[in-house]
Amino acid sequence: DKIIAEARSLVLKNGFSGTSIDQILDRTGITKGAFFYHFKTKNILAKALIEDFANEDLGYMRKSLEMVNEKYDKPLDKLLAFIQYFIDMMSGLTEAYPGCLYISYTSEPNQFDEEIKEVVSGTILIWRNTMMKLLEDTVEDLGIKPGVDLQSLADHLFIVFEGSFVVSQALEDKDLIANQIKHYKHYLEVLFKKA
Amino acid sequence: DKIIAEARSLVLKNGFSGTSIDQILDRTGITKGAFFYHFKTKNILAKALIEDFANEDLGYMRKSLEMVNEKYDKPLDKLLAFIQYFIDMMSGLTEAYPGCLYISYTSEPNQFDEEIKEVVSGTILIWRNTMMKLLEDTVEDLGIKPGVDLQSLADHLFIVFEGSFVVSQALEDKDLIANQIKHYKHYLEVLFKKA
Amino acid sequence: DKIIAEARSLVLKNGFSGTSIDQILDRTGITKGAFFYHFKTKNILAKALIEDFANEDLGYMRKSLEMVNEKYDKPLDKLLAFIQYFIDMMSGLTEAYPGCLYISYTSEPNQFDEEIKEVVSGTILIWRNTMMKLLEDTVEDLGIKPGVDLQSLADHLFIVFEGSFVVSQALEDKDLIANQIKHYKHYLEVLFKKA
Amino acid sequence: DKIIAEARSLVLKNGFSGTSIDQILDRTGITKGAFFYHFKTKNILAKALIEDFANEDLGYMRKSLEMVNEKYDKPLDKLLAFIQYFIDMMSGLTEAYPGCLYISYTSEPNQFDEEIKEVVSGTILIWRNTMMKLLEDTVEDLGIKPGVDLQSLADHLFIVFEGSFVVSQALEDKDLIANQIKHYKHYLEVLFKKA
DNA sequence: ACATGCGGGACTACCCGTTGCT
DNA sequence: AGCAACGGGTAGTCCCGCATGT
Repeated sequence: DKIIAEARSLVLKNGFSGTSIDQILDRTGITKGAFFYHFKTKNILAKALIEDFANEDLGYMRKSLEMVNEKYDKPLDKLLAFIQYFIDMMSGLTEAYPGCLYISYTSEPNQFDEEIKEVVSGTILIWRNTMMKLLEDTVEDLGIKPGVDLQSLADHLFIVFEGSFVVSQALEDKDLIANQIKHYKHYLEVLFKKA
Repeated sequence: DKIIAEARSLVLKNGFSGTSIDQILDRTGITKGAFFYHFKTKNILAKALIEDFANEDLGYMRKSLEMVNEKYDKPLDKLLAFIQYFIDMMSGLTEAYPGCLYISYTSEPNQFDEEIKEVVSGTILIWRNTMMKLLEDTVEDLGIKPGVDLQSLADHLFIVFEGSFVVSQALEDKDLIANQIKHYKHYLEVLFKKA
Repeated sequence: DKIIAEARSLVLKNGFSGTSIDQILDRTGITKGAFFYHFKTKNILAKALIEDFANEDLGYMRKSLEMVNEKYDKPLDKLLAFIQYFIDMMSGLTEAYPGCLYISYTSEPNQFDEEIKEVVSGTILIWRNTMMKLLEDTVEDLGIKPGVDLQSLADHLFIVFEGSFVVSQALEDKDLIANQIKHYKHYLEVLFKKA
Repeated sequence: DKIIAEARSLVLKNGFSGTSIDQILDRTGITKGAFFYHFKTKNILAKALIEDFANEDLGYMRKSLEMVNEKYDKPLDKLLAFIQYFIDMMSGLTEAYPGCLYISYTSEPNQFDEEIKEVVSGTILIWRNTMMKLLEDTVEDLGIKPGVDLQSLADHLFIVFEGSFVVSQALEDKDLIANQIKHYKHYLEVLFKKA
C-alpha cells in the first residue's frame, strides 16, 4: 500500500503526532475521502503501519534464520552467522538508515492504545525467543556456561539495534550500526570461545 | 523551572509534537502570557528542555567520574567502576525509567533545528570522549590491545543506554536497563582480562 | 419504505441537517449504493419524507371527516366531532408524541427548496380550507355570526396542534396535546352556543 | 455580544446543526481563534444563545407585567391587557417574525444536553406560572369558575405563540401571529364574561 | 432492483502556536 | 504577566459519484 509506505517515511522523520494526514495526502496524491475510506482513524493507520513494519522486520529475521539453518550445522556457527547477516545488511547501507518505527512509537507512548503497543512488545519478544533458542542450542552443544544471564544476553541484540538506530540518527553516522552489532558478535565470540 | 520539569514529563509521554503548550499550561497552572514571556516560541522551549536534560545527564557522568578518580587508581578499575555507577543507579529505580529526551528528539528530527540537534550530538560526543579517555588509559596501562575498534567500543555504552531505554519502555520492564549495562561491563572485563 | 420510516424518526430527533445519510444506513442496514439508487440526493429524500408525512397527516384528517359525515347531520356536531377525533387520538398516546416534520422543516427553512416548502404550506392550507368549510356550514346553519374572523379561527386548530407539539416535546408531557385541543373545542362551543 | 446576535439569526434560518461556525465567522468578521476563545464548543454557544433568547423573551413578559400592574387594578383587566401587549407587539411587525429558538431547539432535541433543554422548559414554566397567577387572581376576584382546567389554560398562551410562529414561518404570513393571539384573548373574554 | 469497492473534495468542529494590548 | 484575538492547521465527516457485479 502506497499510503503505508509514505506514511512510514513521514512518521520516521516527523514522529507520529508530527505527521499530519494532509502531509500523507500530499505525498501520495490521494484525497481525504480515499484516505479515510481505507483507515477510519489516524490510529488505525498507526496500527497498520506498525504491523507492516514488524512484518518486514521479522521477515529479515526469518530470512537470516533460514539462511543459517541451510548453511551451518554447529549451533555456535549458526548464532554468529545469524548476527553477521545483520552486520552485512547494515554495512551495505548507501544512505542513512531510515529509522525504526519501534522507537517512534515508544517515544510517544501516550498516543497509542494497548493493541498497538502489544505489536511492538510482541515483536521484541519474538526476537528474544529466537535469540534464546540460538543461545541455548549453543550452550547445550558446547557444554559450557557463559556465566551470564541468557535472557538478557538474548535481548542484548535488539537493544544494540535500537541504541544504534538512535545514535546513528543523532550523529548522522550510517556506519555506526554495523560497527555496534560487531561488538555484540565479538562479545558472543569471547563468551563462547573461553572454553 | 517548573515549566521545564512538567514539559519534560509531558514530552517523554506524548512526544514533542504531541505535547501542546496548553497541556503544559494546565499542568503548571500558568497562563499563556506568562509562558510566552519565558519562551518566545515552542522551539525555544525545546532547546531549553534538551539543554536542561543534557545538563542533568552530563551531571551524572561527571559525578561518576569524580567518584572513580577519588576512589580508584588503576585505569581498569576506574573504567569498570564508572560503568558500575550507572548499573547501581539503574538498579535503584523504584518505578519505570521516565524516558530519554534524546530519543524523543531523534525520533522526530524534522521538528528541530540544527542548534538543538547539536545539543544532542554534542552530548553524545562528550560521552564518547569520556569513555575514550578511560579506555585509552586502560589500554596504555595494561599494555594490551583489545583487538577491537576503541571508538565504537566507547560509543557502545551510550548505545546500550539508549537501546535499553527504548526496550524498557516497550516491555515496561524497569530492571532491563541495569541488566543490559552489566553486559557492557562484562564485555569490557573479558576484553581486558584476556591478558 | 423502510428508509423513509427510519429517516423520519431520525430527523424528528436530530433535525434534517443533524441527520446524516450514514446514520440512516446504519439504522436500515442498507448500503450507500442502494440509498442513492432510491434517492439521488439528500434533498430528494427530504421531499419524499415530507410528502409521506403530509400524506399520513391528511389521511387522519380525511378519516375524521368521513367519520363525522357518516355519523352526524348538523354542521356544529360535525365540527365538534371532527375536533374530538383528534382529542381522542392524542389522548390515546402511550408514549411521547414522536414529533412533527412540519416543525422540523420550518425550523431550518434555508435547507429546503420552494417545492418542499410548498408541500408544508399546501398541507396547512388544506387544513384551513377543511376547517373553513366546517365553520361556514355551521355559521350558515345556525344563522349566527361568532364575531370573529373565520379564517384565523380555522387556522387556530393547526396552530394549537403545532404549538402543542413544540411544548409537549419541550416539557416531555404527552398529555398536554389533547388538553390543548380541548380548549380549542371549548372555544368553538362557547362561540357557537352564545346564540 | 455580536456573535450571539448573528448566530441567533443564522440558527433561526438554518437550524442549529445546519449552522456552521464558519458561517458565523463570515457574518461577524471575527476569526476562528477568537470564536473558540469565547465559546469552547459549539454546544456552549448553544447554551449562551438560548439563555440570551430566554432572557429577552422573559424581558418582554416582565415589561408587559409591569405595565399592566401600573395601569390596571382589576385582575381581569390586567389579564386581558397582558395579552393585548403581545397582540400589539406582533401587530407592529414590519417584516416576518424572525423565528423562535425554542422551536429550533425542540426540533432537534438530540443535539442538546439536559442543561440546555432545562433552559427551554424552565422558561415555559415561568410563562405558565405567570399566567396562572393572572388567571387565579381573576377567578378569585370575579368569583366565577370558567369550567376549564386553569393550568392548561395558562399554557395555552405559550402554545398559541409557538404554533403561530411555526405556521407564520410556513405560510410566510406575518399578520397571522397577532390574529391568533387575539383568539386566545377572545377565548378568555368569553370565558370570564359569561358571568 | 440492489450491493460493493473505491474514491472525491468541500466542509465541520475544534486546536495550534503566536501576537498585541493592557 | 494576563486577556483577547489571530488565522492556519487538525483529525474526521459529509454528500455524492462511478464502475462493477448479481
